Amino acid sequence: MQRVLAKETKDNIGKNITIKGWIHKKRLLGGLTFINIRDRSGLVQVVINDKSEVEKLRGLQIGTIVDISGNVVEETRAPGGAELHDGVINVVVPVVDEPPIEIDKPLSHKPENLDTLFDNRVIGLRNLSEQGIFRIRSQTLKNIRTFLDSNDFVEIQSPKIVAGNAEGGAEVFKLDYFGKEASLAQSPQLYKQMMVGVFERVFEIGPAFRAELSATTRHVSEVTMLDIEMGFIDTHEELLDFIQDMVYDTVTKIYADHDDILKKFNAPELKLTKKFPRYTVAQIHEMYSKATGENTHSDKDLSPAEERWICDYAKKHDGSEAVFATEMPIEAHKFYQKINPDNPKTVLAADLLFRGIELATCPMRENNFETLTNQMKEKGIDPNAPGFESYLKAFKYGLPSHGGCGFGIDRFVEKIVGLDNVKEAILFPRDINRLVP
RNA sequence: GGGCUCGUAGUGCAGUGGUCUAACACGCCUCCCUGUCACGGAGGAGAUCGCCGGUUCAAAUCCGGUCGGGCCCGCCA
Repeated sequence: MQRVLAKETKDNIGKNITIKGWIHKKRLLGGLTFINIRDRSGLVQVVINDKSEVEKLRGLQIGTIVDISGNVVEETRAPGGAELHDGVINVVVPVVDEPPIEIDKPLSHKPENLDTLFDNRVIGLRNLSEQGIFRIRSQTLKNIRTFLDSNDFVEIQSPKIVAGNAEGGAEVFKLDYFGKEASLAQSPQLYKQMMVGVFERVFEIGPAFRAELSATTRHVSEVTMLDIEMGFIDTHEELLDFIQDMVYDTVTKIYADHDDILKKFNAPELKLTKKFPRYTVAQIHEMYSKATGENTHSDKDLSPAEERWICDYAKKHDGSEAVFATEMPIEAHKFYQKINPDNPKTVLAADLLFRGIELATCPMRENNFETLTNQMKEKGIDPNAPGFESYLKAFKYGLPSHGGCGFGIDRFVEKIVGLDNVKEAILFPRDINRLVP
C-alpha cells in the first residue's frame, strides 16, 4: 500500500492507510498501547488493542523502523486530531540496542554536556527539538537565498583549496597539494570581489576554515559563511541598509514561521526595528567607558564585553537587538577595505552585532588599482604572489565601487534560536578538540 | 597562546575524609494498568567514582602528575 505521511493522516479519515517511520515512543497501558511513529513530516499516533501486535515490538527499542497499516479515525484526544486504529505492525528494521542519548525528551545543552551531545550527535539529532534547530537553519538559508535572488544576486562557489595564505591575517590550515604548498580557504574574499566584475552582485554560502587556537563559545574551525559582494554601490550607508533589510526580512520570517521550535528553546522575544541603530566604534568606546568606568578608548576593536554591552544598550534604547558598529579604527584595516575619505583614521567597515555577538563585517572595498596595490604593499603583501595577481587583474580591467559582507551563518542561527554556543547550531562541529563525528 | 575550572551507571545529577556495601531522576528489564501524550504503579539489573601515584588507621572526597572536557581573554564570522 502507498505510504501516507504523519502530517497527512488527518486528511485520510475513514481510510485504511500505511505509515512508515521510526518508533519514537511506546506507551503501554495494559489493554491499550499508544505508539508514536516519526517520519519526515512529524509524529503520528497509533492505538493498538491487539496484544499480539504489541508483542511484535517486545525487546525492540526506539528507532526501530516499522510500517503500520490501520484505519484513520478522527479523535480530538489524539495529537493532530486523528490517529490510526487497529494497527497491523510490520517490523522492517529492528533495533535492539537502547539509544545512547534520549530522543523523545529535550537534551541537555549545558556547556559541560555538549561533549556528550556531539559524541552522540547521529542519534541525538533525531530528537525533535534538536532537529528544530536545523529546520530553522535550513529555513534561514532559504530565506536569505530568496532575498538575494529577488535582488538579482548570482550564487557562486569559489575554490576551497587555495594557493598559499590568500588573505593574510587569520591562521590557515596548510596542506600538501601535489607537492605544492596550499591551504584551505579562510574566506572567499578575493574571489567574490573578482566576480563583481562579472555579475555585479554575487553571494556564496559555504565553508571557511580557520586554524586559530580559539576555544570559545563563538569559534569553530570550520564555519559556514555567507559572503556577499555587490558592485555599483556608492556609499557605506547603502551597503548597511541592504544587509539590514536582508537580516530583518530573514529573522522576522523565521519568527513568524517557527514559533513552536523557538518556544522549545526559550528563544527570546524578537525585538527589531526596520532601521538598525548605528554607532561608531569610537562612540561605543565612549559610552561603554562612561557606563562601566573601564577605559576602552585606545582599543582598536570592540571587546566581546563591549559587543554584549552595546547590544543590550540598543535593545533597551533603540528597541533593536541588531546594531551596527561603524567606522572601524584604521588599526583593524585590511588591505582590501576602503579607508574612510572623511576620516582617514577609520575604515568604511562596520560590524553587524546581534544579541551580543558579531555576526558580520560589512566593509566597502578599495577599488582603485593603484591605491589597492599600495595598500597591499603597506601590509607587506607581495602583489605578485600567487593568488593576488589574478585578483589585481580584476581591478586593472575595471571593477566598480563595491562592498559586501562576510556573515557567520552558524552564529546567526545560534542567536535566532537563542542558544549559547555556536557549536549547537552546527550539525557536526569542528573545533580545536573535535574532528569526529 | 594565557588564565580559570570540571571529570561519579547509557543519560542528567547528589555526595567535598569514616554512617558510601555510592543516593536520586530519565532510560533499560519483569509484572500490573483501556486515552496516554514528560502516562501511572510495584519490583529488578546497571558505576569499583577518568587514569596513575602519594598522604592517611581510613580517599569519590585531600595532594601531585596525566588524559579528556568546559568557560573567559587574545583573534575573528
